[in-house]
Amino acid sequence: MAAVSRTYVTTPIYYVNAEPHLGHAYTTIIGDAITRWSRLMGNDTKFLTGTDEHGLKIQQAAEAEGVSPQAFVDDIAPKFAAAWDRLNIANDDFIRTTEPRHKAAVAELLQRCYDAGDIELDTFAGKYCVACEEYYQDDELIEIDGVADCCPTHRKPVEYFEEENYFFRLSRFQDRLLDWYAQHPNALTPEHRGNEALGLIRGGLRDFSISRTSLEWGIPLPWDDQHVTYVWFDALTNYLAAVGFGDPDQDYNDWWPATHLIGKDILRQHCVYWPAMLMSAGVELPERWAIGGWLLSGGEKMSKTSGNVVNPLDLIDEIGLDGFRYYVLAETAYGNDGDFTYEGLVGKYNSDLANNLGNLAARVATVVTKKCDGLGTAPDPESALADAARTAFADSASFWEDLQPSRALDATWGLIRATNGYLEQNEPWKAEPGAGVDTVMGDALEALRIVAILCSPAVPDTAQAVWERIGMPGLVSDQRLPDAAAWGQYEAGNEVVKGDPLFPRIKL
RNA sequence: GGCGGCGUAGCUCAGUUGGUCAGAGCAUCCGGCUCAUAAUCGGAAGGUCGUCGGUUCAAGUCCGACCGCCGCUACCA
Repeated sequence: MAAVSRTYVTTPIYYVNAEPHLGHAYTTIIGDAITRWSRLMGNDTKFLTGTDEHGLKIQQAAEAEGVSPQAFVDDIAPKFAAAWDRLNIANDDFIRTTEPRHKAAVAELLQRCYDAGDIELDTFAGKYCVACEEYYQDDELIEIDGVADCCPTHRKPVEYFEEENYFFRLSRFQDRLLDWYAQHPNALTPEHRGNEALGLIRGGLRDFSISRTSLEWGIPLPWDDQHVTYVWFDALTNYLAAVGFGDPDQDYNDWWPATHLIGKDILRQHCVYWPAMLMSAGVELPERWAIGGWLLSGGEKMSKTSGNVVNPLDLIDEIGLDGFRYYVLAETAYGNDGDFTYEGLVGKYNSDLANNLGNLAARVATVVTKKCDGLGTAPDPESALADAARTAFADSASFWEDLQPSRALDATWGLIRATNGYLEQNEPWKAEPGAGVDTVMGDALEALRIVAILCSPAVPDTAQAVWERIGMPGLVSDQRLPDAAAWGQYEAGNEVVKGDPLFPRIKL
């Protein structure tokens, strides 16, 4: 094992039948912040996101617009990439399921499972809603205006389909999955979500079909080109494809296994289907699954019909990129549902960013300007703040490691609060310039230096701005923890500038 | 129906294996300060930890019942 550890983090790939929305942004920002922290800790880190581009809905949407499916997805996929760009997402790769590398990986995984005897031909019959791309049980269907067997979602009659499908024999994996999870008790986080996954497995597993003959827009099975692979063998495999699975010239184990960030809605597929597929194929299982909740809007799930859809890019215009990122990361305990409200966004922004971080930077710069000739001064190695800094780093690190950004940031903000209190105690603005003031301000500058590092995964632009205003050279993102968080590194003589408020207060 | 989760100060939530566990942040009130973005600092107030029982010397913390929310229930990010 190398001294440096490798971290490979993935988001779900997003289905391109809609443009990026807040839910996509939520998961992606969390992944970004987690991987930024990992890089700060000196790990080799790869962060992957991408788009899911196959399936009947895409095929139909393309037909409706009179374009080829490829042209359709080529139009939408870049919108996701562009959105992540705007959100300052530092993904190392962006995978599309229509790429050759992905198709190769899917073929490889399918073939392995087929060779293992876990994929078999069978007949599937049922009532099928084309819009949902899904079969329904009789008791799930509803009657509308006297018309029986209507899809409960789309409120249109379903069709009776019967087709030959290949099935993945998921039912064979129940014990193996339970054993594996028993041996890897920390693989599923947070715990209560993990329990749901285990409950699903204990409840019994049914084989699921993995192919369609009726579908054209997808990846053909390597041993039977009459069939196109369907949904999960296609989508999930992206995580392997992006690290070279299926490419003889690459070793996917250079990065594999992954930490998967997922939403609670796709827990079954990721925590039950996916590990079983990997077991069958002889691929190591993921290292970890982090299961997030929904980011609701005004207490309800976002939907077009509710009119409560929030466009993340609009919010950036109003409250700034880092204001938005901070809110998403700090307001909600990961794993639980969060509730997005404009009032909450502004409240968090004003209290944490404007009043605490922004104002601290401003008051420090002003006092340094007035009392220290605008040049930074050295901290006291034995400063009372040193302890707060140690605690802030240790707690932040622990919470980032636990994939709890909201708590990590609260721990970081503890140092900001401590610094404000420290200034209040010492009142350097009342004292004559001299050694006493210099030391107090050196302590505050040192605290700001550490805060800039610790908050950089969440608010990278702001962190860099603070870094520069206190006269630190280079990029804050090039700092490496834990060394960079050790107290006493701020050097006297740096030019300190005040600048405009980092976060102007916003009136509700 | 089945499985799972939740219910702790006005709000968002912390509270490992039961014994300073009744907490933090925000909001509110009072006071201080004026370097700072009417920011900041200190203090106060605020909860019978959903309800009712039980186990125990001791229970938000374990057990049972109940009430109220919510998720999943099979192949839709």
